[in-house]
Amino acid sequence: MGDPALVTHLPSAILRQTPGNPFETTVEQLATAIRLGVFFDGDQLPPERELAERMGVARGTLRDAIAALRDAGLVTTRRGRGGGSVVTYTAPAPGSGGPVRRGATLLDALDFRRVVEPGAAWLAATRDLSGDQRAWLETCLRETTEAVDPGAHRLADSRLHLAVATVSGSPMLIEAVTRAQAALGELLTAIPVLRKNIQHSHDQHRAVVAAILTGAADDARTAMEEHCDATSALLRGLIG
Amino acid sequence: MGDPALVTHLPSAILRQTPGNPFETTVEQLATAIRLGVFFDGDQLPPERELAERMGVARGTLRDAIAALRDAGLVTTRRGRGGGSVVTYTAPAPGSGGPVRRGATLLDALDFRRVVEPGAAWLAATRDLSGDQRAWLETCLRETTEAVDPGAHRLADSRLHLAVATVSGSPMLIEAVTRAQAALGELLTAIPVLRKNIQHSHDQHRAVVAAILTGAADDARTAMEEHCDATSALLRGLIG
DNA sequence: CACGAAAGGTCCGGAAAGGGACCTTTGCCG
DNA sequence: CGGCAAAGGTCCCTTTCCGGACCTTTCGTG
Repeated sequence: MGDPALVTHLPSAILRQTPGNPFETTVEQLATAIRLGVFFDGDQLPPERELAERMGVARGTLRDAIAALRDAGLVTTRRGRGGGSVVTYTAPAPGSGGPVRRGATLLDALDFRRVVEPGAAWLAATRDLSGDQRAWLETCLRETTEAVDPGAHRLADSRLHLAVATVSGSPMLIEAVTRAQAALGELLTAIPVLRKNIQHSHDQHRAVVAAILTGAADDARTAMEEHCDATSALLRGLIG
Repeated sequence: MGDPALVTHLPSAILRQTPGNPFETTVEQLATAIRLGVFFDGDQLPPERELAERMGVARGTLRDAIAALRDAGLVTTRRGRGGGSVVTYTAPAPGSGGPVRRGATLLDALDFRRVVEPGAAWLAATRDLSGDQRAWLETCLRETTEAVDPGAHRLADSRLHLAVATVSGSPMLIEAVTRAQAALGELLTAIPVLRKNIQHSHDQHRAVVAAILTGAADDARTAMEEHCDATSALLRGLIG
């Protein structure tokens, strides 16, 4: 890509930037989780102590991060027993927000997604899924069809994709899919939602889930590839 | 997987641990780069100031990391003009070291690798590669066939895989492949090297590179999948 | 031979993060 | 109504990290 002159040696390609400081990383991660629908609106975050431990960060740092989310209006916090931070976020209507920046990064994310999401679908289909997992996939699928307003639809869509990755059972793949979605997050909120697109998207989702549930790994992958290609074409149009 | 009871909801699956402190991350990254053959034996690391900037870390932290590598015998450092840290590492003979731990993590890495490496090969084949890149791939391929001692062979193998990922042009994929290789690193040094296995591996490498160079994306992916499956079968035997 | 440049080596002060103890609020339940 | 437990809120101390300035070694070159 447009990177520093099409590298032909490894070191410059491999040595990656150590991720930003814990505070920013934590804010980013929580905000992403919320914007991706991992936490529903009205849902409650885990207690600070527990969340801090799970994220491998000191409670003070986590608290600062939550404070930032509060300032951004993503959560509200109540104290006392049964208290905590509840998510107050409804996805914005698509089309708002200016044109999109950081072209190279986004193209990268599209390529990456087109590899890992079909891979996750394939792997999920090879697994022997539990009843809970099968039901979960179907629930997520149904919710994408039931969501009416565009913002809610996008959240349900994200959740479905993450659910597929989750039932693949590979933590590394889960993380990869999460990162791809997070990198595209901006763009996805900007995607124009046309009746026809959504219908098409639904059909592809159904095909993916059906293939996973019947263990048709190659079909699952192919279906997900088509799905990624379809949205990719839409999104590339927005970049320019 | 043996994970905490087959998750059927997102939060516990998504919220990932913030990676360790900068120091440990830096040590790990450099050590991995060396063990994966990103830096050759006798090769010189970039100057501290430059390396620190590229890795997004303060020079003090980088220096501590290099000191750790020095203690581990991976590099030696000379001062003065033209000085710096040179890599002093020859890959250990396979079969040394005890049996392998952390089964779940390794199985995860195998699954992940089987997704991202073929994906990288596929993407690389869709690119319009420069002459340099084509030559680079062929060089890496040739070096895997020329390496005689097993350790050197493994380094050349890693380099070839990373080179494929690099010419895919997707930074996120490069990182993913690097992580997969790093997670498997331990195992790969333990792989028993049989004449027949190596020959088979060479054939597959050749097929992958040939497909990439001719732009046969699906062939490249299939060939890489077969390659991953073959090594995966070998490695699973070591885990038990 | 002297100078200068390119490296590593050292030091310091401020900011961030970690870790833990303790306080305060709130709701539930006996 | 009183106590208990589960949450968030505050504080303090230590360690690590950052960032920059400066020193020392070494080599090339005029």
